[in-house]
Formats: sequence, C-alpha cells, structure tokens
Amino acid sequence: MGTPSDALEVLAENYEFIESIGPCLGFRRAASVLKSLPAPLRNINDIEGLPCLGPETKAVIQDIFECGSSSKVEEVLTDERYRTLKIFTSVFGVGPKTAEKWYRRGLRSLEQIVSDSSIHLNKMQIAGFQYYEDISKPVSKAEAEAVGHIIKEIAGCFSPDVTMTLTGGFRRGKEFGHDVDFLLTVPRPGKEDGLLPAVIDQLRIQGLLLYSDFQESTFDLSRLPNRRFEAMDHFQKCFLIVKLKKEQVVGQQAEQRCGRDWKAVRVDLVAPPAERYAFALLGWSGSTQFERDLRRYSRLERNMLLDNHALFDKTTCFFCNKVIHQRRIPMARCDSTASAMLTANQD
DNA sequence: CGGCATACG
DNA sequence: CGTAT
DNA sequence: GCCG
Repeated sequence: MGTPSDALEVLAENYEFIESIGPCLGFRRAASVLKSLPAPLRNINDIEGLPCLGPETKAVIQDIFECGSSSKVEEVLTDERYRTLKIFTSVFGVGPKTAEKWYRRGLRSLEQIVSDSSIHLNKMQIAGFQYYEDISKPVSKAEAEAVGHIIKEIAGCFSPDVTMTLTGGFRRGKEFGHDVDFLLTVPRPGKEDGLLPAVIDQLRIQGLLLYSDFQESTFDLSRLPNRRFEAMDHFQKCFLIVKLKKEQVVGQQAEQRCGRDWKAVRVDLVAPPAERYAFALLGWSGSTQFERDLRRYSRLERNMLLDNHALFDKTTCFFCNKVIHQRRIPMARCDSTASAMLTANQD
C-alpha cells in the first residue's frame, strides 16, 4: 500500500462498490498505466505524456508525493461501507450485489453472516466460507507447480499427449496468485471433450476435490456476425477447490505438531480444442485490464471482435484463425502471434 | 457527450 | 447474480 | 475518470 497505483485501485474499487462503472474504469486504467512503467514514478512530472492520467488521478498522485498519502484515498479506506463490502466480496461466490444486500441488512462481519439463519448461501458461497482462510492466502509458485504435477499426472492418464500450460498471473511472471490457472489441450480434435470430466472424476476418487463447478461451454460461431461460420464446438472449463498436500510442494514440509497437512487451493482448468489454443492462451494470460484493453482496441481501432475463441474482422467478415494455419505458426508461438495480429499492419 | 470486454452457469 | 482472464 |  501507499503507492500511487494502489491508491488509484482503492478509488476504483470504491466506485465499483457504488456501481459507478465509469470512474471505476478510469481509475483502473490509470493504475494499470502506472504499473506498466519500467520504473516507479520519481515525482509528479514523470506522469507527463502518459495516457489515462487526467486531472483527478494527477491530484491523487501529487498528494501522495507531497504528503505521503491522499486524503480522498484515506477517507475511502476508513469508510465503513467500503471496508465492509471489501470483506464481504473477499468471499468466493460473493460479488458486489450480494455484499451490498448484506450491508443494507445491517450486517458488518463474516461472523454475522455465517451465524444468521435467515441468510441462505448458495453452493459456491458455502465453499467460499468453508475454505475462506486457505483460499484467502496467496498461492506461491511452488504450490502452483505442485498442483500442476497432480493435474498433469491425471490428465496424462486420460491422454498421454496432453499438453498443459500454466496461465493467469503466473504466466505473466508473478510469484504469487489467488488461484492457479491451467490450459489443457490434446492434439486430436474432439478428444478434449472428455478431458476435464475425467480429471475432475479422478480428483474426486483421490479425495482431493473440495469443490467443483464444471462448465460445458458451447462455442457457437453463428452468434458472430458472419453466419457462414456456423459451427458448434466445445470449450470447457471448470472452477475447482482442490486439496494440496504440503508434502507435495517442493521446499515445504508438513507441519508435524498440529493441524492439517494440506491447503485448499482455487484451481481453474480450461480445455479448448487444439485449434483454438492461441486464443484461449491469449484470453487466459490476462491481466483483466489487458484483456479489456485488447478487446476495446480490437473493436474501436481495428474494427475487429476478439474473445477467447476467435478474432473476427468486421471489415472483411473473416475470422483470423485461418491466418494462423496458413502461416503454420508453431503452437508455442501462437500466443505472441495472436497478440501480434492485433498490432501488426494488415496484409 | 457516449462508451467503457467478453464469455458461460 | 456469480465466475474467469 | 478519461478519451475520441
């Protein structure tokens, strides 16, 4: 805390809580711009020429340089509503609407929520409270890799030629995350359909599955503007909570004296068809703000529509996946390719 | 002054 | 409404 | 809140 980008994130979150999406996005973009800088700001003059930093964000940054903090930000941090919604939304399965509902009922702590018999939690929220302590803790890279070994072992039984890629924040080089994201794919088209159900089943059999939300996704190209590409495809994903044994984490030993020898970890698995791998990887590598900006750029500046499955050119009415195949770009390079497609000159 | 990413359960 | 990036 |  205390950095300009953290301060701007606080303001963004506060605007999110009061459902003011415009200012929320304004502050989020400003925070992202600061985080993208090669070196921290030295003084207020350093923001000259940077995009998305207007008078309001400039005043906040200036206050931090001059006083060590911004009064507006400090005010938000002490605000009862902000503090309460921040706690409520920290529970898996609880978003701004539910948090707001609880706040309006006069509830102020998680203890009050769980002991209130008139509140009916859904399945996701029950898991969120049940494993709250564990899944609130940061996940280390070593823990992410340990989860990876478990999943890879199981997926390899289903299909020995499965490839698995760590995505999300860890793929962007972060040392810690709030969950672990993997992309899994098998070469043979259609075979990926059975992959996640098999992995989930095996986790359950091994007693490692604490929570599972499986999404059978239908990839319907007909919904995009060009009807010629009508096709159904599958793009499965699941949101899990798994039991990670401490002994499975490299450089960590189980605590002998007391308590459990495991930790609950949030894990997301995504299984696109191999053909869609590049777009899935681009979409699951994040960050949230980068994905938003890429899609906004695609649409507003390039007249294209981007999602996790495809890039559609509204001018030519063609999907750009064909480009990848014609150029025979190796799968390992598809991530930079998909990204480059957005920035490179048209050819 | 309008728009702000996009998908699925 | 919630989840994900 | 910032931008086109």
